[in-house]
Amino acid sequence: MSAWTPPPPGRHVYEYPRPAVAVDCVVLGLDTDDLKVLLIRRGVDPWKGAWALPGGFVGEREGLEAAARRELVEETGIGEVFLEQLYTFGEPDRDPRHRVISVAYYALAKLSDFKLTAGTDAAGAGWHPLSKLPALAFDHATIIDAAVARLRGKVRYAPIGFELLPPRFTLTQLQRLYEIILERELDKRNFRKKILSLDLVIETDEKQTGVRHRAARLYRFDRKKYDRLVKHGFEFAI
Amino acid sequence: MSAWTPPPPGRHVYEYPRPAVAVDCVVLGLDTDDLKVLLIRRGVDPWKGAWALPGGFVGEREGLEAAARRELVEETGIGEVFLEQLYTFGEPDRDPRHRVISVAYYALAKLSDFKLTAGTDAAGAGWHPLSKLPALAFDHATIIDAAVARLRGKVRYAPIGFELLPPRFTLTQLQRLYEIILERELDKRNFRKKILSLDLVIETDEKQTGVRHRAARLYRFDRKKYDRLVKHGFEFAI
DNA sequence: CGTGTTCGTGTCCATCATACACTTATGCGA
DNA sequence: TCGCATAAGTGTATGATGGACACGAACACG
Repeated sequence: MSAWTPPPPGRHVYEYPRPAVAVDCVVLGLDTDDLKVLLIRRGVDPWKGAWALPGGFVGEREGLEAAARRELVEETGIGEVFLEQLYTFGEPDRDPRHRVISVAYYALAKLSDFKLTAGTDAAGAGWHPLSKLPALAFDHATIIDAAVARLRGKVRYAPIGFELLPPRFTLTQLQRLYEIILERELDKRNFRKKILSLDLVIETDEKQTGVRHRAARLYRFDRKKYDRLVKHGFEFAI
Repeated sequence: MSAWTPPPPGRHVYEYPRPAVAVDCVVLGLDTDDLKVLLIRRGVDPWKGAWALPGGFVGEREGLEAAARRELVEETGIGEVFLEQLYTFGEPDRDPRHRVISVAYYALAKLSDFKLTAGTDAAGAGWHPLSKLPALAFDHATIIDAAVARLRGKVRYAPIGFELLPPRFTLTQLQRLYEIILERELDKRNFRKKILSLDLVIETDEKQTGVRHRAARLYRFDRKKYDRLVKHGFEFAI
């Protein structure tokens, strides 16, 4: 720890053993009526061929969140998403070969922006409904559970749900989103009353097109107002 | 972990560079009318002589929480406390000499159980009020801020506050605790109504002694009931 | 122009949150 | 022992919020 000298080229030598440090990303996306998670097929051992979370090792001089974003782009093409640290998993035996500590992140992505068809895309990335996940590598099932639990908890007092919707959305879409995340039905009139009273969505003068019923009005999220309120310690609950 | 001996220098060679992984603990305790945090004086460089959070490097085959508990006992004598993972700090430059990723934990301890007098105890551990912290090593001030924010958020929907009180407490002590954590005054009657309606505290038939005013009834936290409710997905709010 | 489908809207009631003040119990000292 | 100082313990009234509930309006399509 104290007297550090540069290692010989291509080798890194330490006085004490060090675990490897990785990041893993749970990317959640909203489909018509369920939440999906983005998985990739592992191309290398261990767990070669199994489905796993996108992720990888942290670079020598790279921040943790930076590493998570880099891996997301490299493995799935997804950039510019809401990303937040979730939990760090470090049980000694979570990787069968050597000690790996994984800092997990969770991300919320608009499915529409990233239409991967399962199995066809880059190295086999695909969206999988949470209700029927395939067998997963390592402890990745646990990590997904933790991410969903966090989302469910957080969505009730912070408007992060908007990250899962397109920039313009109908109130019915927003309600559906909450119903899917919270796993219960909500009353339409009460929901609209509540959401509009929070004053965080702005009515646009656009409407849905191409639907064979009365077109719904489109709204957008007022992020500036939200940021201002948060800065002043304001609290919500949905 | 117990019979661990340092390997000969230079034994640990890796193909890729690896950051060191540490744990740091923010131990919060309740004093008469403020929250305090437990700090130790660093005996080694970097930041030798500065105040810092108790913590240290994770053992080769040691879980993260296990490492946090071990360091707490070693550096402060505190065992058997509420301990929960907080956040992982990994900016490349948070340690001036080499890359260290730190998994932060926060703990809640009853001050009465651990009466350290500042500066006298093992290697100089001491309780410091949050309102006037000394200069701290590394990014430890940031870590403390995160822990306090987490406590403030969590105390509103989970009864973790009880961890800061002795096994038998008066409702006024409990109210004071909430006032200190939430930084606002609460109405006595409303607070009691609320707490008693949650049905998580049990009236004992003991009373305060040695006070020069009407003795208050002592209560205890019903942990069994709480655990049962949590298991069934019950929710609180205080 | 009729039919199918979703949009958009208001009221009533129960529950909960908040504001607010006096009597009771105890220890201590005069 | 009596009074004083101090904190304990208790109820009600009012406003705010949450939840149940049903129907006419708009639009596409055949």
